[in-house]
Amino acid sequence: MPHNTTEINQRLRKSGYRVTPQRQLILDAVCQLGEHVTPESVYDHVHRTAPTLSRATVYRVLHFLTEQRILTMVHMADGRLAYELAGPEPHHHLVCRTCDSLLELPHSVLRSFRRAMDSQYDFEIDVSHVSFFGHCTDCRNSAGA
Amino acid sequence: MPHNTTEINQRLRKSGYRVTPQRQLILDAVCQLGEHVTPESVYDHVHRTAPTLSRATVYRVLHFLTEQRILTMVHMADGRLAYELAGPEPHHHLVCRTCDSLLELPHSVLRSFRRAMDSQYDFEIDVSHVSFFGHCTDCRNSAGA
DNA sequence: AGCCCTGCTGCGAAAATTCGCAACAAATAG
DNA sequence: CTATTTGTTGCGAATTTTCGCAGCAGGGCT
Repeated sequence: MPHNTTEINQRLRKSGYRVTPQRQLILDAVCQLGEHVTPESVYDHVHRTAPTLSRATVYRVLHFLTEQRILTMVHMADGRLAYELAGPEPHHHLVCRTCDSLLELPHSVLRSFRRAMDSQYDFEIDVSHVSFFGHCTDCRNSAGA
Repeated sequence: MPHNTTEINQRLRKSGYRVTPQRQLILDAVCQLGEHVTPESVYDHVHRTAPTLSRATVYRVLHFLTEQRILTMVHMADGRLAYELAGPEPHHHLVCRTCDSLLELPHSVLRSFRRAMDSQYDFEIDVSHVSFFGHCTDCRNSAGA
């Protein structure tokens, strides 16, 4: 599951950036921690092996890796941000405002919608990740009761 | 432009909540400040006439009014949250990740997409507001250069 | 009127996030 | 090989956002 990060490293270097131990550690942490990892969880994870690595660096590197399209931002229901590895085939989320659950959505469901936005508004929707907020089956049912 | 808030007040009272001076002031501030108002701008605005009103209350009231579907959360490109009045006819945003500009989208463009999500995933996407992130015409063009 | 009950707020502390700056380290030029 | 440049980090402070708790206040009840 932990993708080979050497490919990513090369990509970064080719763009003129450096692959520092800190960035390596943080990227590894995100790979290991999985689906939607918070800055705090990354910090906790990384801090064990690198106690001097600061929180500020965690935030900066997460932001940086997102700009480089290696990670994607995930909006949680409470407005906080999480991150995850940007796979080659992007996927999207349905976020339940009531129970905070995440439902994964294949990229295909967005394809036609993206095309429409592109032609009608000349706006290219970010392929990497989109979050929709709403209410899942369970919460709709229990709300009705 | 500042919608008559008495209707909103009645709605709140009917649900068993109170319309306090603080809530009134904050709601008025959002109405006046317009499109995508930040907690800080609300605080600044309100603080002039009510110096004792605390920041915590601003955050709590904005959150509260969002739960009551009187306001909607707007995700900005940097991940921060803003708020705006939830009109009867919702609209959505295309947020440019490069220049932070907001483009408004009529609700109609989402209708069929919502229906599809509903039938395929039994997930009801929040009608009030959706943000899409991506890149606008101008930034696409200048990036190509 | 007086008494509960509960909702709301203010306060101050905590937690989360960002910022500025000085020091460091890697890449590059001379 | 040294000097310069530029990217990156750590630190601590500032800013933003949340939290817990004690106290106030409005609405319902008698």
